[in-house]
Amino acid sequence: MEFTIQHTDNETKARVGQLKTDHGVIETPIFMPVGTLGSVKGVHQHELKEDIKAQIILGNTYHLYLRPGIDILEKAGGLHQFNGWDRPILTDSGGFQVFSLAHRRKITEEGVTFAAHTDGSKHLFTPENVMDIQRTIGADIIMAFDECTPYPCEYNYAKKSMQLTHRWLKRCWDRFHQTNPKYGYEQALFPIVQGSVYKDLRKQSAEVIAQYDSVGNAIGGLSVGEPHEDMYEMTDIVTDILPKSKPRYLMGVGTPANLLECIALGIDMFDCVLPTRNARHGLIYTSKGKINIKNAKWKDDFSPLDADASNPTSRFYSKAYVRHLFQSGELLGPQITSIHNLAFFLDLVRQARERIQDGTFLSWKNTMVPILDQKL
RNA sequence: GGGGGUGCGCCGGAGUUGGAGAGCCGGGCCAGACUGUAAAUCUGGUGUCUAUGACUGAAUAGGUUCGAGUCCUAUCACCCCCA
Repeated sequence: MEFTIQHTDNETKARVGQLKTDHGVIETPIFMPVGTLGSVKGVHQHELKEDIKAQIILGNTYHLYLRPGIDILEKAGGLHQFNGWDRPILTDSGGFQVFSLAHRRKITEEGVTFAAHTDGSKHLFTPENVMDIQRTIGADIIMAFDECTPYPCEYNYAKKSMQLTHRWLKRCWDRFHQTNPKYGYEQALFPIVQGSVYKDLRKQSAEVIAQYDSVGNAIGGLSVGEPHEDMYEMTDIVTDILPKSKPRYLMGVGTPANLLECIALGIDMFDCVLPTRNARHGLIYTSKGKINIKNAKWKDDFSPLDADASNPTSRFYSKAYVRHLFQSGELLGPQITSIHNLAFFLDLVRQARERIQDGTFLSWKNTMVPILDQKL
């Protein structure tokens, strides 16, 4: 797997690059739709390709391990075969679930014991078996098993947790290199920077992660409720330390404005549930701002969801119609808005790539951010 | 024509043995939230007003009572039975 930087912005830390995988090329900066259970909720694979133009999607180790189970995924020949997505896939390790399902888990040096949310059964995740599981799922990019600290987080806990994540990373790395891909294509392991909102911890963690000979690196533990300024500050510190020649993946981010700000800070890859979850809840992002399509004000607005969108779905259906679908509980409503939001996010990063290449990124970003944040 | 029953919120339901209703549950409606997805979810609001407080309100009009959504009379509407 190879990452090449094609263009670097003069005014910001933004770059345009390409990550070549055995399932195709990923043009960065990129947004990766989240498909936790092997499905981007409400969206067909062909829609992801043709309408949304997704280049890579996510899966989740914790969820896929519980359902359908790794035995099924192995029989299927890996997740690509199972869900019919033949472009790159990235799996999260379950580190986030360790944090979000905190009331059911126990963290030890060895790993994490937890009760499955599905049936209460007890399981143990270790750095080693999480590598094995991700070998079996077969994503192109797999993530180190980390602990994602909550916000707020005491300094001492953040430090201990970060150190544990570092020790786990070493074990992940060793296991990963002692094992081979199962399905004949290359996999890459991305380490994860932690350290909560503490500058010295983020710096330390980034320095540890930078020492690994990985294809790419990730920044975790952000977008967990901290102020945007903290998120930007931590990202800024970390991207100064992580190797410039490797893609940086900011996990779990974010809003359209977050994406542009973090691209400016040198981030190349993003994933977030926001476009799909908010789509199901009636919030759509447009080139003119956010819209709650359920609001009564749209009931007789027959203009398209977003006339400026590059995808036909957003231009075809009217606000009034989609509001009606939501009012009526019709499944087509969330399907349309999910396509729309994902396509909007992919459009946004594509425009960012173009702006970086033609040298107008910073001014464009500064114009766009307030527009993207406003509510229509 | 005679007899019986039921009437309060936008709708449905519950409840009120004469004792503090702007007031229970559900729906609808109106908003808000959502950031490596236990989320097609969750939260709030939904009589009026000059609004941290007031006012009006149990089909309508009277009456009994210290006190009426509850009891009485008349009227109206709807439902059931008889002719």
